Amino acid sequence: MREDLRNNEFVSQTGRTLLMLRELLLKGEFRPGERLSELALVERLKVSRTPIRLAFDRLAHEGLVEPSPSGGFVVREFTIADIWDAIEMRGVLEGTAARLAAERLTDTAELARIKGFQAQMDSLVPSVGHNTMESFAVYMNLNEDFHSELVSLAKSPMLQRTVTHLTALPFASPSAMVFARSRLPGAAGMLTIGQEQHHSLLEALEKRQGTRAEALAREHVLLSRRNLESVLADESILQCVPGSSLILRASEIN
Amino acid sequence: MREDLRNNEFVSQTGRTLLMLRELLLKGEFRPGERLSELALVERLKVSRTPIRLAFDRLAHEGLVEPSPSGGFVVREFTIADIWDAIEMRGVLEGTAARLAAERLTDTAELARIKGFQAQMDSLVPSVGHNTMESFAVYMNLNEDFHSELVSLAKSPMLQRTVTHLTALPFASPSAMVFARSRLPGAAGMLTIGQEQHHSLLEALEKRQGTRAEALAREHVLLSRRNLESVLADESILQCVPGSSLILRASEIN
DNA sequence: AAAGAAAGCTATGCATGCAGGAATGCAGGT
DNA sequence: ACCTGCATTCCTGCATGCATAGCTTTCTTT
Repeated sequence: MREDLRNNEFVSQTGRTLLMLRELLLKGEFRPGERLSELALVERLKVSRTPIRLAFDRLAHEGLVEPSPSGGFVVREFTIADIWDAIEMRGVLEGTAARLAAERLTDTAELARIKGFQAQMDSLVPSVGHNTMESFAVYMNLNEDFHSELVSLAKSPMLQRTVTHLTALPFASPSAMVFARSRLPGAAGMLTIGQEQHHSLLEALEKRQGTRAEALAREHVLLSRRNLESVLADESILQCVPGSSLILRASEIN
Repeated sequence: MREDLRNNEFVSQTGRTLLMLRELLLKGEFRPGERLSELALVERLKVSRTPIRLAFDRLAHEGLVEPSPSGGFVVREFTIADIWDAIEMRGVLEGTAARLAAERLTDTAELARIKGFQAQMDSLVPSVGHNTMESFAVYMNLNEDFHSELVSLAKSPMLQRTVTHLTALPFASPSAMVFARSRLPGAAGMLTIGQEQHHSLLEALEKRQGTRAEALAREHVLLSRRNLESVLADESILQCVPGSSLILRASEIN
């Protein structure tokens, strides 16, 4: 559950507008650098300018759009380097989360939830190759839950805030690359490796091995890096990562 | 220079409102948990409700206020634990910044700026005990510049974003505790230690010793922790840290 | 023909009107 | 005397009007 949904933001005009705009941006309805016209969105989204303005402001904080010097907002443009950067940051933050979670664990019963997510993923991995779509979506959600719970276990509100802020960028999310990679051969193997790392991480947490947990979490994000490398090698697959239309591909640099 | 001033936000109504509201909040004009009335601020700040609403939204992202379930915004309340947490996070992030800065340094000439800040601080430290106020303010600004430049040297936009986001909380800033501590005995010694650590850090950067640089930066924030401990021991001094009125003191916990 | 200037237009930023809802206060009942 | 229910009042969220600033287009001048 995203932080944005903390209140009943899905009923308010502003909340719905925010969700709709995010979806449009990630679907690639707008070109990077394009100026977002409020009036055009008024008739498209059937809401007044005020909630649109509010939603723009929040999207700017999320980093999907940025204020234009001449007023208004333009669609943000990302580079491959930005994605690498975001993944590296996620490694640092999740590593810290893992270390803190291990250090601050008072009762191993606190690991029940995260172990539950892991168990469900374990039972899902064998079949994930067959009925691709449905079970894969379930797997990705569980993966998100697993990583989210890891951060919660760190018991650090600031870290929580920071991670939420970082993963607001679509391709910085833990399973952003997993999906795209699933279209490539060897995906099943990657999943197996990921599960193995999850298990090691859980063991480290249970034994309160903070340093090992941090190292394992850092190593775990390298899977995302390898996935990114694979995805970059086949540009047709890049279209599968959310918000891909906002990414300035290397071939387009001048 | 704060990220918030990226545009001409200090001329626009919203920008001025944001600055004024932040100042009021940090000065302790509102009680934690208090509901912020838009109408009351309209006559107080002489601006319409629209920019006030916008400013509220940004303050909510900064973390100084939070949306109320029943609508509107309330002043956020912080605990001592939150400050410890923020300082610990800053340690992790600045440590990462130091490591990346060392690893990604291509030319030692890039260190000119940060060395300049350090040189100015060095020349200031001896006199900082005498003409307390003026030179101390200058010192704090230089300290902020030093830490900001360190983050820039990491060449990681995401890290930059993350640190900016974290240090939006007033007491999470590098020199938040330095000022309060300056009222206590032994302040000069702390400054000397800090400068020594800065020098070691610069040496590590110059020699591209990433791991050492990370360790030094992490050790450096422990100065903030020690300052916080000292400040907490003398509650009358706590009033000197910015935003202190938003901090739920331990004695007030039921 | 090209460049610059002026005029018109469009979109943003801000102010304010309006309606729905929450909080408060008062009154009545137990 | 306290609790509860109702009414009133205030406030928020949203829509929209208005003025200013920027952009475009066209006309004029060199």
